[in-house]
Amino acid sequence: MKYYEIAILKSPLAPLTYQCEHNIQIGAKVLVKLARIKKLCEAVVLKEVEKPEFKCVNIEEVTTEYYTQQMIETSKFVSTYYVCSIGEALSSYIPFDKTFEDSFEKKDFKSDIELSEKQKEAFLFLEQKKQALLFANTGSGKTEVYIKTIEKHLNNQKQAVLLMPEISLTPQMQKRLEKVFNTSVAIWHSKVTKKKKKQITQGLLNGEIRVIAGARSSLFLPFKNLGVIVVDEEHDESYKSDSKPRFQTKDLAIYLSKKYDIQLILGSATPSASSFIKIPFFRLKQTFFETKRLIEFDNSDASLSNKIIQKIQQTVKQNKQVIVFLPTRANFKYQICTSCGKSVECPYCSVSMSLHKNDLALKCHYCGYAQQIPEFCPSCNTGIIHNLRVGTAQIEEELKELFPDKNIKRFDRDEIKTDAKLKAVLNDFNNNKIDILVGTQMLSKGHDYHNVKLAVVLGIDSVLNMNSYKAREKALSLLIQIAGRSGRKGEGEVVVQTKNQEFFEYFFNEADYKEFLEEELEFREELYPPYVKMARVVFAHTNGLKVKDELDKYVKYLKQNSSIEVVGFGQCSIFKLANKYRYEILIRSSSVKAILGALHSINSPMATIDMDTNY
DNA sequence: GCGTGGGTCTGT
DNA sequence: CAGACCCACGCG
Repeated sequence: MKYYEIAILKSPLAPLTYQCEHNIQIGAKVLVKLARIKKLCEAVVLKEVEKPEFKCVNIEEVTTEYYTQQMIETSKFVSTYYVCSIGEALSSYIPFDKTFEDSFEKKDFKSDIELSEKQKEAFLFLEQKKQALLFANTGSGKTEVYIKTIEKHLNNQKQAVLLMPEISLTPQMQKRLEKVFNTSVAIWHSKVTKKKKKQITQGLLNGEIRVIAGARSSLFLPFKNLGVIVVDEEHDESYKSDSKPRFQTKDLAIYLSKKYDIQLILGSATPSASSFIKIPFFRLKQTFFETKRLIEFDNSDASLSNKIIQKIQQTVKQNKQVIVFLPTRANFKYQICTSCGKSVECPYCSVSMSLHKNDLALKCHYCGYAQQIPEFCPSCNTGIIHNLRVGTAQIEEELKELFPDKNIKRFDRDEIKTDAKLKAVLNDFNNNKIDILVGTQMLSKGHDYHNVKLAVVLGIDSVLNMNSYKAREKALSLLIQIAGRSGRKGEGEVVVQTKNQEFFEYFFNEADYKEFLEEELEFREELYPPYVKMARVVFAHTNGLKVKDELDKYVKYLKQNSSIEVVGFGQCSIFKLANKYRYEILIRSSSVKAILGALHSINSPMATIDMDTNY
């Protein structure tokens, strides 16, 4: 009889020992019974062990799928660094499958892209450094550099992965890549259908597919021979996973690159402070088209001030396009009572609900709870609930009244629910069938708009005022990203509604983003990442008293640990979420070992641990 | 994570 | 005293 330690997929359990009469390959995916669980569990064989003292259960079945040593090692790293079980870490992977593997046929790739002198310089720099940051202004042609690098690796019979922060970016990138790599490229993200996923996995295994472009989950595909990882728009926060395992894609890519000799390129016009300091960068500033960008400021309170309306008026009159940006939905109060000024809060989450006029409902954007719009305000019973501050729907409505003969469209998660819808709206916009596009972050993310002459930025102060050490970085990079959407060809104008003109103006017009990063890094020295490690522990429970007790207990406990520092603790900014009360503790340390030691010693069913937190 | 079994609270 | 609810426990 053989004995094996196995990790149960998706389970927080530590590895368990099972037995089997015959030999099993390390890494094989097997099926096992687990007490009290009706169906068989998927698990991965980690190592063979001696016969233990306790009685073991048989492994029920050995599948044809398997995880490589590299996958297992990486999962062990993820489980230690991001504090989860090995089974949870391994669950990110799509395993190899013996039944579909094939030896790769040699393929040659020849694009007709010619790099400029500066791009060639960048290409060589990146090649030489192994891990490097391409700090490239919008329109400076970083995609060509990516493509050339990928092409080189493919011609060495290697595979390549190009990561992008959002699904919304994939269609246009897909087009560009398909032009060069034809059927050898595939798009991968969580919304790809099951069937398609199977096809792509098989294509990777039999060598038909050599390039994957997609979301962060692409890093966990069964690559036999990965030559390069490109992380596009590396500053984007969606590279941090927000469910277990809570890994940071960039850091994982750096780990893989160093450990397995894979080239890594991080690319952005507004790189994150941490990548900027960690990794050698190449500054690519040139633009292909002369772009003049005029920036103006507006310190009004009104959602659409006269100045802004005038600007829009001028632009649409010339049949040029406008984008209007609003920060994430959650940052704004949406509905308020005309009489008492109170808003209606979600009964399960302590956030105001938003008014969805189309379906006559109030909805919670956090838990999805919806109710009918009450006839009178539930607080004072006299007033009527009205939209006060800006949401994309309200701005859209206001604009429709102001410009009745113009075509105005919304561009946010409520409106763009499918890939097809996204493609359709972008297509319409680029074919001039839409005059004004109103949207959230989605607008800022790298789409090519050809005819936009004016970008209106509302509510950026709510980003700057967030209580996060990254607030300045977030606000400024967001503004630059949005501004970059205006005037891709020819002149562009930007109007920013802010009461912090000095800050934005200095770095936007006078200084380079590089100068901002240098200043910002100086401010963070000894206090914040990347100089120290920070982690956030959230305690959540339906019973508010119990969770408060748990918080107090852990604050006391962590404060005893002299190798870490408790930065702060208290209610989460969304105190009640999905019917659970939430408290948080922020800790920091200059020692990774110390902070991980503290995190691993937390043993509470109410706690979730977020290493290298964005908050 | 998940189901269990045991403890406690509630209401007639 | 049944039924609802909560929680700690342990899984090989």
